[in-house]
Amino acid sequence: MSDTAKQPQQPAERPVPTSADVARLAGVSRATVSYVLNNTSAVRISEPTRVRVREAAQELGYVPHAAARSLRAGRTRIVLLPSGHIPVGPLYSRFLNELQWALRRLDYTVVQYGSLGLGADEAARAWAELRPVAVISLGETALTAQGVELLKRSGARAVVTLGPHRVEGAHSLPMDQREIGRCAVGHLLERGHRRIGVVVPSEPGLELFSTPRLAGARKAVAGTDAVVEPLELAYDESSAAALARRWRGLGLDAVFAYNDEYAMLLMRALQDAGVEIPGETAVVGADNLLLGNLLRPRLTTVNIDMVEGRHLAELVDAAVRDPSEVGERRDLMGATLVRRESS
Amino acid sequence: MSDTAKQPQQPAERPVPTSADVARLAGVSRATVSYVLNNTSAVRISEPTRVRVREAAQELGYVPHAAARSLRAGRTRIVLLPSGHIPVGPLYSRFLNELQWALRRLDYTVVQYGSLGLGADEAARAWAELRPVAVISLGETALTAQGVELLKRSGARAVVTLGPHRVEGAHSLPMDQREIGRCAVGHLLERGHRRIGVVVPSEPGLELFSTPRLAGARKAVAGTDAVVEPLELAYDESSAAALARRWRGLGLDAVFAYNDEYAMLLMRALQDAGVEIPGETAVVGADNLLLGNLLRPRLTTVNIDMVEGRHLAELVDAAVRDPSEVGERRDLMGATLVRRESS
DNA sequence: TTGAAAGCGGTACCAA
DNA sequence: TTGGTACCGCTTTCAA
Repeated sequence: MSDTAKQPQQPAERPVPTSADVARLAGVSRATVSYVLNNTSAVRISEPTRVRVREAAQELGYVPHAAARSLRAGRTRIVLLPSGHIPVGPLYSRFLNELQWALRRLDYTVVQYGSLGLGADEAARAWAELRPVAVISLGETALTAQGVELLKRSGARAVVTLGPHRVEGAHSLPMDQREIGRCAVGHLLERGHRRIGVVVPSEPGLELFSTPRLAGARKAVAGTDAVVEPLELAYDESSAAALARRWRGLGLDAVFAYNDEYAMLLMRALQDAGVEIPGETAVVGADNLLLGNLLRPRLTTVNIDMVEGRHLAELVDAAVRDPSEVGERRDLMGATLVRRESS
Repeated sequence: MSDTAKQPQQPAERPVPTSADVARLAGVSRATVSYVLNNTSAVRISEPTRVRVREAAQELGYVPHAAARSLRAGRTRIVLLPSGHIPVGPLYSRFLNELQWALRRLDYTVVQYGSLGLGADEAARAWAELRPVAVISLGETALTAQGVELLKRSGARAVVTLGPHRVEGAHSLPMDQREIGRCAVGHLLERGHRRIGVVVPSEPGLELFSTPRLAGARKAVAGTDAVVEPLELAYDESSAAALARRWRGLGLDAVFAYNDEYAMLLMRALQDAGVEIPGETAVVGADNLLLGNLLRPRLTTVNIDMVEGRHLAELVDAAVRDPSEVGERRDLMGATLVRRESS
């Protein structure tokens, strides 16, 4: 632990063992090593040899070099998930974990690649260098038509985007955030509300979700006599207090607050400003967080049914096996209202 | 868009362009292509040639093959971040994003590798196949001494673990969750409380955090006449209600509730059971979530000061450049109490 | 200023 | 049943 001992920590910078080292130690050829360690069925290797090879590999701590392998094979089994940007909620991370788990079971190497601070085409290029066999863009990083083209030219057999944007050339799976806005506002309409605020977070990065949710809200009121009013709100108490202060002037009788967290924030501010909920203003959130249930009144919310990660994994696998065979799919997301006390 | 057109989507499965293709198109050798695209300073290439090469690369949509490059170079610039398991909070994801951003600025390729469902040594092996130059284990996946050894033998020049466990051979950075428990319970002691409950979530995976937080709480009361009582609690309302029901029988006058979410859950259940807060029982959370401020009484909490991702990135970079030069570092995490109304 | 060629670590064909 | 060897894409001497 101390400083004086100065042990030779890297004994002569021992080189990383290769299959040639294993072969040498086992007294066989590199080919044989490969056969044994990959259980190549087209070739029969005697049991004693197998044992010798495996022991040698064990002894050396041999681990095959993924880069060399995929270089030779001409393709990788990498599925790349661009990540970053958005602080994801529990729903999303459960979905992600499921997806990764399922992909690994299908023998893919799942690699999340953080692309924070890269432009769309820069990012696509960086991804392409890894020669992923598939890319699943969860909408966090924009993907352009050129980006998709580049990835495909680099060997990606499936480029899948989730979310509202359709990207030319990619296989876009609908994951329609609009449905959430439609569901929330539809409920408010049913309950007789006519002047409906829709919270749009001012935090950057959330437009990806907030814009379609607002659009869905607009769609819900289309053809009725109700109106939708966008309300910018930052995720802090002073912003909420400011909004609450001018609330009565807005003349709204209901609000869809983007999600449960913003809803909780706004509801508290409204209550502190003397606005009665749901009597004077009804409030609806989204995400069905447990915490929303702790407020009084309990928060009405939209529950989001995310598709199972396994489904998406199978879909990607199918696309990789035969890129032409992928048809249109149903929406990956469902939305159902959970009525509680705030509406 | 329709089905009848059946365009030749993959015109004869066009092969991925290589530097040889670029060389051919530009009418130069592969060596020249490499020189130009890497701006090799040791070699002077005429401007006209440079232009021809770049145009050719552009036209073909050439992207270098990372695997081939690192195979030749004998080392990668991959920093591997094992990920998965734990649903991370906003604090943690901000830290992660910062870390990734900083590492990329130092020209590393950051790869998050999901290892859900893999054992410690399986996972280490899978990581080693990628030949990462550094591994930063955030404590999510256990790392054994053998695992570290394997990674180092595979060329990893830095294996860093964050968290309470010291792993033989790895460079363990203290990120002492105990400090949080000590801070919370220390505050409660100061306020005169003597029988202090400490919530331990029953959700699997959280032991990594809950165990040291409990240990810190225990350390805080050591040598005083106060006692600490572990309380198992699941993150749902029925579990909280059950705990609240038997609350008075426990005879506790304060509780450190693991984090703000559990604290909010428990506090609401206690209030519903008629327990007055903070009069009868004081409540302290941790994480300093905005939402805790919305409750009445406002939740007292422990604010966690996470080290900046940039710091860790620089530390890793230093370790990669010279693995022997890395000394001990101060704790990566600080904890300060934010007193509000619930204590 | 440019090109020829070796070699990184595997895999798989063909021969023995 | 095993070994020899070509080759995947790229970088980097060494020669021209």
